[in-house]
Amino acid sequence: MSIRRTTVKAALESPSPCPEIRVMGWIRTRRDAKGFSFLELNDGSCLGNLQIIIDDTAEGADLVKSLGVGASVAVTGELVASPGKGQRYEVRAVAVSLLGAAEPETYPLQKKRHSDEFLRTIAHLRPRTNKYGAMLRIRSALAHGIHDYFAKEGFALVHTPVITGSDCEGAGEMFRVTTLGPEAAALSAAERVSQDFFGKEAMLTVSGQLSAEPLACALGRVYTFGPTFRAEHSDTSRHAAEFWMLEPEMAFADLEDNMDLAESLVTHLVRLVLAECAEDFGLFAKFVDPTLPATLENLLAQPFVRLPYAEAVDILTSCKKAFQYPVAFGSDLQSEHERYLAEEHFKRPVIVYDYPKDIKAFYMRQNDDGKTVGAMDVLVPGIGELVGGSAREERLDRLEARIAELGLPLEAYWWYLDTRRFGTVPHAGFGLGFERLVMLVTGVTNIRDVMAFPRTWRHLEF
RNA sequence: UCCCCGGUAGCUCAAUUGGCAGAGCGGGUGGCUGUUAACCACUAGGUUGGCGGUUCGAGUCCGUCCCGGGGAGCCA
Repeated sequence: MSIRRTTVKAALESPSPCPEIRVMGWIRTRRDAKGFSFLELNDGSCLGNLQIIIDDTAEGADLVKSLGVGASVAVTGELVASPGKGQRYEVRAVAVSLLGAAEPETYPLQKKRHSDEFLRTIAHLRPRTNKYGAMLRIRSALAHGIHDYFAKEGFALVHTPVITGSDCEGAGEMFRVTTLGPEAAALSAAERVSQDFFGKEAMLTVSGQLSAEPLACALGRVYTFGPTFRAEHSDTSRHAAEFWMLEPEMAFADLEDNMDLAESLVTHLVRLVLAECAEDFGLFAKFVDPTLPATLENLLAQPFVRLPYAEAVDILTSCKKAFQYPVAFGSDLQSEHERYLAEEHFKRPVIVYDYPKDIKAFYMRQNDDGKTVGAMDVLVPGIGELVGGSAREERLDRLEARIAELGLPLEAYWWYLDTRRFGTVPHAGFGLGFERLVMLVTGVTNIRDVMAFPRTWRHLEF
């Protein structure tokens, strides 16, 4: 009796009409006529809706007139070529049944465009909108694309810990992980640690890199792709407290290999979205950022600029642009400087490399000039830093010296240093902020709008 | 955390130098039409973010707090 459910996507892509079909979804809009009604049904399988025509004689037709936007229904009927304009197929309903009503007076989503700010207050319902559905499908395609890419390139997927006992990941403020309750407040710090779950301080990871390195120095090429946590009080459109980061790590590789990988990966993923998410991408190109197709085509049209930090400083000091912050060798590039390079000077992605050692992490490979390290950042117009990575210092004496120089506790890095002590190899890797990638390909300018349920400074709802 | 902008109907916004708080969309009711952001008519809907102050009179001016947005720092 019951027929298997067909998705809206499958129905719209059907090679031919079908005498019997069953679809389920949410009503996007209803239009009544004398003697019959039209429903636009969406089930999230694709951006498009399936038009349902319900004659007043159909089973369940009496309830249709009471259905509002947002209600969920099951429809059985015939998939036929549509005589109307705007769609190839429609479903001529034989029977309609209500799965769940949505009271029109209180259902927050309307048939019109809502502001992103409003939709953030109803994050549990916004995936039912065209824009957020499209964003989430593109996000999913990108995640799958990442795994496909690395599988083809011979990288092993490794799962690095989310809980870390090392506070030496060195990439920002960390969240503390504890099983102790408020009653522990009376204890001394040492007592708290000894009574806590691990018997030592535990944190949420800010980077899988230190775990990925030993794995790369065993499997050759690895990558991790998972959640990352930063407890910084960053309140910007580009930062979240919990975000996803992709971190490939390659043994027997140098900085140039690293840049090659980053560029190849980013261009591959942009092509993937253009080729495989055309309908969803079209929404962003039409309603979010009309310049998006040109921006991405431009990104693909020529190789990324590769620019030593010293030359970047030269460009910035000799240009006529008045910056709020001064530019000088030895100071880090400010947002305004990065934006100038990628958005105004070169107008395409720029890989800045060989940064001064004093503004970069201890593990980056020291260059022969004694001043710089083999670091690289991929700067993208509109986004800023999309990728940050480096060649890793594989020489034990150099690495130990740098750790000591920075006053870091050498003993805490014993296992990390072992990878240099025993069979060390040149290796390199980077971190790519996944949400920033989604922003790049959708033109969405706020990180809160490329995550289903964003966690940011002072915001933990849903 | 700092700087700037904002908060008016369910949503998006208007309201002149301080002088009767409005529109579109959405909702409800009725009509019309193989419709498609449907259309037409009628209708309901407000503690102008909270508290305090100035004034004959405050959406409008002042103080303060809350919330939202943009930018900065930090970073992916």
